[in-house]
Amino acid sequence: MNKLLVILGPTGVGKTELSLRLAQNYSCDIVNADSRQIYHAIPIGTAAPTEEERARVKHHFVGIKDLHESYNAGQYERDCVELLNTLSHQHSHPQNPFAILTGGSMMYIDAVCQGLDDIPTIPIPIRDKINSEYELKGLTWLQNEVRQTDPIYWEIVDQNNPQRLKHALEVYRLTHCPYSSFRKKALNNSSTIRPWEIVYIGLNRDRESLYKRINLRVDAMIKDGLLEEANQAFHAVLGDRDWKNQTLPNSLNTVGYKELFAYFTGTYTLEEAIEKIKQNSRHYAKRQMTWFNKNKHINWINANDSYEKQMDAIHTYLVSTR
RNA sequence: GGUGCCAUAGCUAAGUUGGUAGAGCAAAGGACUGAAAAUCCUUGUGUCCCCGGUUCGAUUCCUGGUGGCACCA
Repeated sequence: MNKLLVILGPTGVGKTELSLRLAQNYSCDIVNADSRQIYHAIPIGTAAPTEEERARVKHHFVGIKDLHESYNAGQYERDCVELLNTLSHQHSHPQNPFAILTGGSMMYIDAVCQGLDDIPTIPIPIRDKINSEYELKGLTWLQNEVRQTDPIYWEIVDQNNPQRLKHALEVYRLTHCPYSSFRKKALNNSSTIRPWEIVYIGLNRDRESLYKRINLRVDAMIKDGLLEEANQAFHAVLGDRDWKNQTLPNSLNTVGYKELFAYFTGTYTLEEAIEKIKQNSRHYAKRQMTWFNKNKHINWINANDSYEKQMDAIHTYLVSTR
């Protein structure tokens, strides 16, 4: 079976350069598994691969979506699995991985590697309607709606989490079937078997040096023109409207942008915004690690080691898994 | 130099009419199947600045000290 090499790890740990070297070494493409690098026009703040890096190795799913567009884990699963099947069929060196899937979006990686249940994509009008009803009537209303339309899901859902409740209600309003009736794999804890062998490599380093890298990277982003990039992105999406009372689209509800948005509208000083970007990036890295720690198939390697040592370790894992 | 005010968790700060302390933020841990860089949950022992005094008992009152702030010279 052809091998898919998955390189995952917290934000800022050093996945990009390692993946590039691996891809060159194994002559394969890189498939992005980062939910924000999918969007174009925000490369600085998402640390997307640069022109030079993309010249070194062919990348997929980088900068393919407009900021206005919505995209989600389910669509990503379909698009990415289709691509990976194509790459796998074209591949002619069975001892090498046929592609490197790399990124930090935990759910995107799991969607591809383990599969999601088949749940319909929610049309925008339904989502907007429920959002405005929620704004008006509040959490208690939302909780009652879900309790009544889907008592099974209500028992297990995080009942204080409006996003979870809203999604259950969206599915119900669209299909007139309870959300729980779609969640077969989730309920049975089963996963989709892909026609490839998946080798998980987790890249990590001690927290102190990770956090230091994250902080320094934010400063570098600012120097590289993050403010200008963010400003242009907000203009592209919000135009000349009064920004203060606008909600951000998913593409810009992103660390590095939402904080600068608060600066542009006067909520933060620039200094505060930059501090918040660093802090939220650290929080994100921690959430990534709690998610990844649940996956017992991940082979962890140390990002403090030299690239040669990291690549040797990965090669050993690739050869030993059968 | 004088006078006044302040000194409590990493930071900001409430409080104890004397019975050894509650918050917000930060931080840490966790959950999470279509917004996932999103969203949500849990966790608060700290020489209550130091020395001494009063008291059964002081972080709380008193003397002195140290540091900070303000005003006056």
